[in-house]
Amino acid sequence: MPIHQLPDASISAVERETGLSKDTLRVWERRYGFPLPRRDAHGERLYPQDQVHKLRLISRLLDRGLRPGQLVGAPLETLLARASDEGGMPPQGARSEDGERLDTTLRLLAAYDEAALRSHLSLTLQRLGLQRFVIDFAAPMNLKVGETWSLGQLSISQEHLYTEQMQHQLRQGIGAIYPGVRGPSVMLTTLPGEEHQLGLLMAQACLAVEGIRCVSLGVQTPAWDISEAARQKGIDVVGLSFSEALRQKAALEMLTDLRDRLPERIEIWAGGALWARLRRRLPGVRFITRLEQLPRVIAEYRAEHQSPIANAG
Amino acid sequence: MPIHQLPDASISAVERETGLSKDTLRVWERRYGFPLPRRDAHGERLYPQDQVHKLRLISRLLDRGLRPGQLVGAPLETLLARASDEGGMPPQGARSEDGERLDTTLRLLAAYDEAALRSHLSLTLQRLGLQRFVIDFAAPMNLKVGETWSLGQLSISQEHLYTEQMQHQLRQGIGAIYPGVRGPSVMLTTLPGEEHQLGLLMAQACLAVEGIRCVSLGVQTPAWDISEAARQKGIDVVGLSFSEALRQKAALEMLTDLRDRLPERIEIWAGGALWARLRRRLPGVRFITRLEQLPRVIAEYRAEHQSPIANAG
DNA sequence: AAGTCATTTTGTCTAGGACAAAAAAAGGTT
DNA sequence: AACCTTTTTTTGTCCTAGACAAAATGACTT
Repeated sequence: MPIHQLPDASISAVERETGLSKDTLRVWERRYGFPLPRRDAHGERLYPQDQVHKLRLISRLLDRGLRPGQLVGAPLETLLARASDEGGMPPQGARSEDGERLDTTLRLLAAYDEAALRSHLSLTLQRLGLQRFVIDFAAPMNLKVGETWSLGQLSISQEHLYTEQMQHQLRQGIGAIYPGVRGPSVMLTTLPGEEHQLGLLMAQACLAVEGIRCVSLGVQTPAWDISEAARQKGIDVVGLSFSEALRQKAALEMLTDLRDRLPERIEIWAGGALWARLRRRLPGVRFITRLEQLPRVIAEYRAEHQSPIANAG
Repeated sequence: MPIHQLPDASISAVERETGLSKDTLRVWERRYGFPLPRRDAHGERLYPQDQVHKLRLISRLLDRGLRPGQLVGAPLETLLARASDEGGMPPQGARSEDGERLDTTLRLLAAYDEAALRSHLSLTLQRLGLQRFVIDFAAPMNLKVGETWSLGQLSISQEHLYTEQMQHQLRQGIGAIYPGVRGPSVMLTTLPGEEHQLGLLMAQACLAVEGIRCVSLGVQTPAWDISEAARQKGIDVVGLSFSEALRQKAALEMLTDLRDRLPERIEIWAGGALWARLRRRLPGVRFITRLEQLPRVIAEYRAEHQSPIANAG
């Protein structure tokens, strides 16, 4: 696997790529002696790619609850050991049908075999149906691709290829469903900083199979705009998707902020694996850590809000 | 319209809500005397909501190309005047059928009428066919939406809604075409910094109707990854889409860089309105300023490269 | 019109110091 | 051993004020 010959990155580039703020990067350098970037002609930091890579690794470990003190100073081997510690969930011994599908996808991806990949995804979708395609295939597949990528065994372009193809299939699947008229009326988007479209599409698919045709605003809509749009459109539920790209703390702040802006009658459903380890609860926000839970949540909502037919906007 | 009783915001909250960086907020305060937040017990900035509101307004005006020097110091009335200033471009006199379609779309968008919008786009696609849908409808529509947005007459969420719906239609249209096997084999993506997906999809659609099923990598693929992928996959042409979001100079630099990395036999097609005013030529790069030119370019390529059937990967 | 050069404007970077919020450790009670 | 309270350590964010390059503007020339 060839090594990228990317140029050294500025501090703002590193902030973008790792999610660690400029202040944090500078204070780590002062306290722990890492990262220790070289400087350009004007004394500004330039981070070599290997340091950026290590920072990305550290950032991932932080999300798992480890603390900087033991990570930032440590040599790379220690980090990798920790990474595989909890991370490497051993592959199931029994080669289930599901597992094989994942492996096939990964193999086609590694070979850049776009035509076969498209066909494989399309056939899988037809065989499983949209709901099972999303829950049993797309969700674990995303995890696997992310994992493989972070191990450096998949290039950026391969990851892009995957996202693109999966997106295509999901949209095909969603588009094929005849619009339902059942409530609640849901508006779907992500908050600023969250760029991942796949999570959004997967949620949209799961809603679609429940007869809910939701309004999707795509990614990165500011809280103010979400609240304005939700009011004007007479929305019942604002659905937000979170990947692990966002830090939990930042995400919680934005959520609280949005909650304050929206009238009480509008619910917020916050989805994504990011919330799996969350203890604190937020009044008026429902956390959905797995897509499987969505049907139950919808059923509960419908039970609480008697009217069987929702306003169609 | 109820007024939010939100508490005064910290500097990081303001950064999130306005998109203006902490550094910018501090330096404006130093230079222009605005914003001038109160301080809490520890000397940290607390921005009252009216200042945040004004900042949001300023931020929007900046996106239209106005400059901070005249905005940040100015009183609220001046800002509001500027906001409505350019606002009213007189509507075209002649009402063509095409023009009406654009207006209808805009009207549905303004009303957040998602269901009607979806239906309108779908019907237009069926009526025009994919190629004319892209060239005669989607392209001018994009321009119009961008224009209307920059006049402040469309919110971010409405613009997102448009992008999302249009994307959906285009993908439906592309997916409905049976895969062709004619050359050249094209890989499609954008360079880092270019986030716009619609241009990419429009190009993909135009290629699809010529019997070319291309490999799309989605947006923001680094030059190194593009070149690696193109080689491994045995691609004939790398297609790149550029909106006006990127600076021409930066774009040219990245293009030159990519040209150097790719073997000569692989062509680069650079598409987008960004190149309309370009004088300089780049050897080995073909600039396509309008999608209408694409069929001709393809025909030329096929004529030059005799073999009528391309390698299908 | 279009290119070149000087000038102003504007955003981002730098340096350490400071401090609160969060987490961990220590101590005390049932 | 389990649980609450207090102290200590860790850690991220905020502060000031100076510096400077990239971008935009204006002046001048071809």
